[in-house]
Amino acid sequence: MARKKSMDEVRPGQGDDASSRRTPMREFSRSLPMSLLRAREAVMRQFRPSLRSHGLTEQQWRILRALTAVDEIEVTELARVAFLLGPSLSRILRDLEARALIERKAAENDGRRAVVSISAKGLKLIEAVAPTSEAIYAEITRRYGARKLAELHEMLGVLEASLAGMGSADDAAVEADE
Amino acid sequence: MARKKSMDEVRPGQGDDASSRRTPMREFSRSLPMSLLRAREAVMRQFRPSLRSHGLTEQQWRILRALTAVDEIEVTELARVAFLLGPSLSRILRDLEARALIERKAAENDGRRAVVSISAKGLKLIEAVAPTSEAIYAEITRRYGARKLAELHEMLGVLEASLAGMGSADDAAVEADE
DNA sequence: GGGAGATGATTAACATGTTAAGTGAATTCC
DNA sequence: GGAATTCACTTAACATGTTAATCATCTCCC
Repeated sequence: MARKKSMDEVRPGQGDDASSRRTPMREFSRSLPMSLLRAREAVMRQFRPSLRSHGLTEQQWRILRALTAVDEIEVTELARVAFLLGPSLSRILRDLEARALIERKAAENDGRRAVVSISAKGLKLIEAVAPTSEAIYAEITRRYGARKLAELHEMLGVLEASLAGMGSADDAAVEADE
Repeated sequence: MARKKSMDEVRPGQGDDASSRRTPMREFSRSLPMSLLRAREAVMRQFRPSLRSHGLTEQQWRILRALTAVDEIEVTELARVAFLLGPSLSRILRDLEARALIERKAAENDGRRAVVSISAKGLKLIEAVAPTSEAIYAEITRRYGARKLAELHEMLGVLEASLAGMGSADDAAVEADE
């Protein structure tokens, strides 16, 4: 049996004898970023071995997946869709192009923009990985429940939208400091 | 520099003229790892500036936070609690120790194990960051709703638990051994 | 008690995340 | 119409994620 044992070996409340009145903070496991990270890792752990066996990282897969949905796409737009930062995307595109999985050309009317598309070889790779990937996703859906999964998607989307306008918490911090 | 809302520049279904019968895959935005990643990034985007202004990365903060909950803790256990892989933790502990934010000693009865604890300087740093951090968290809670937030936590926990035993060939081998 | 294997932690090597700076092409503005 | 600015990447630099290898203990078993 693997990882999922008990969290209670941490013994919270043990360190309170050292300092008397510390700023109270949430219990660690209740931290939202942590919950999201753990959940995501639990999901990705299922996919990584399959991707790796095909010589792909998670991000490379994301890019190829995004490219199958369009004929061609500009780099900035691809970064937005695949949710990667520019620098990461630059490096990965260089690698994918060297492996002939994608093709790149300059935009016709704008010398700054680059247009990317998936190659035949890239499509073949996608089709080789897709069945396993879909099977894993189906098993996840079966275990968690399709309805619950849809609900989770919805709640995550709302969360993202809720925080959209919450601009630089920098300013709030500065205000609080002064 | 607000995020634009238009997702429809992607024009899904445009690439279907190139290859006739491709393996159908989920729409990208419905991918669970992607949803989790986007939500987590939306949250972390709020905290990063404050942490950075105090010279801390997200992971360094996680470690210090975890250390405040215990008197001392072994490295492996800390990795589990802070949800970091061993190699990452090793590097970060080296850095935090050099900055005198933590202390490290060998376990009494086992020369392999190392025991870590937060230093007075580390505690001071935590207390300097905590107010801002809590304020941000409170604002997130206010925007999203406390009840919904608790429900999201619950759903994420269930998801993680649902996938716990879902062996990736790796765990299958382990089970076969036992 | 000594060697084989297991275990805890680190190091190595490569890929990505993150921020800042650089480069070359388009736009703006006088 | 040319300098200043903006824009679309790209590089650079550093920190972490991820897997494999290494190293030093420790345990077990003979």
